[in-house]
Amino acid sequence: MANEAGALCISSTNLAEFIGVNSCQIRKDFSYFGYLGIRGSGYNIEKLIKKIKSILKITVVQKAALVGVGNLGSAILSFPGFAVYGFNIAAAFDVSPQKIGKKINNVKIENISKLWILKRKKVNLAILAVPSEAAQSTTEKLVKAGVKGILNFSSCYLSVPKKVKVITTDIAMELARLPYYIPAG
Amino acid sequence: MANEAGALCISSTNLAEFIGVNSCQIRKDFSYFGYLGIRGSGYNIEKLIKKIKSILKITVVQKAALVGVGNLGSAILSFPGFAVYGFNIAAAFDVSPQKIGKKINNVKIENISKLWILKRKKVNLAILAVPSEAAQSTTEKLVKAGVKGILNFSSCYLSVPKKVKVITTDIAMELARLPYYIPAG
DNA sequence: AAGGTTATGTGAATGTGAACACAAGAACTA
DNA sequence: TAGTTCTTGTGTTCACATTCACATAACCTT
Repeated sequence: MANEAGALCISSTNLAEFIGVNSCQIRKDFSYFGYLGIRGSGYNIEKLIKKIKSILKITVVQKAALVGVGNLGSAILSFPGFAVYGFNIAAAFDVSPQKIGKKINNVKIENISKLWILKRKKVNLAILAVPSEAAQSTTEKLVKAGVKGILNFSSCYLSVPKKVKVITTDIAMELARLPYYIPAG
Repeated sequence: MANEAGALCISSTNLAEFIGVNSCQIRKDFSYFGYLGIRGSGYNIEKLIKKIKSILKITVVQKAALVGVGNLGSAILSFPGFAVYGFNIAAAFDVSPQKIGKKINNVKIENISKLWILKRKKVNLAILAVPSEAAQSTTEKLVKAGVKGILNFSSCYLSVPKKVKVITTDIAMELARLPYYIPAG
């Protein structure tokens, strides 16, 4: 687990066990990014984390905006997990006058008509948690505001220019996949 | 769009456009489940939905339990999207005495020590929204209670018996994937 | 220091999924 | 009814991802 220099190491076998895949998959995948490991001892954990962070481009704090502060949006604002990857929710937006002006987790909720400030604030990423009906139109505003990546929680396909990347997570659909794997009875 | 019988149809090309994939992908995938379409007109929408629901085994209302009624859990309880696929949140559990006994969206929050009632209630599915530290131990209780499928929102790998299916959705990791696609600048 | 052990990195084989191209069938038109 | 237009379903090709197996290298123990 530790090499000569005292640095903590982990083997592909160990990593594979932790996440439930084959060990050579780990090695093959890592090898695409160069010689990360040391034969006989494994992968230097610190170096590995740095390398993966640099591949994902999360070496510096990334700013993200939250659009739609409903139930899910509020949960996201209070979610502590983003810090792990160095994310910072720099702004939040909603249409509801009752919400605008309030603060959740130290983030002030702005009027959604002010999405354009994202350009000035140089916020590249947005988390979209608005109702499906509003998803496409809001997306277009986000694109205009210079957003380059959208994490979409609404259950619909978003049409965007090629330069913009969308990742969609449909919670209900994930749940709907489960029964398929479960034998009847 | 409509065949002789007046039933509404949709072509693979149309479907493909809607969800942003290649049309032959649609046809190939559907063909694995038999002759679903009609040459010249397309796929009968109603029949198609029924077929997909039967493949996913969501033809009848599926009961699911929510475990962990924190920010995310509360959002999930209030989430209207599950109804689309015929899901019913039949029970909710938490450890916090302040939450136990309260109702959200007409679902009463039970003490997590009562997870065993899921067996009697014949609830097969669980949505896990507890802190990562508690995820594995809670999972084991769920498995004991007869749960066969778990939708896991905590950011860790869950070790379960082979007969149990886990689908993990790590919101922070999804967001962490975005910067990778975005050119620096 | 030398031999044994451990673990990486990779060529080759295998498996899987996507794309292409087209034959065949259904609907529509005149 | 005959010909034209759609659209499915599929054989084939291509591309990619996973797994196997092992040579190579670093570490460890005596």
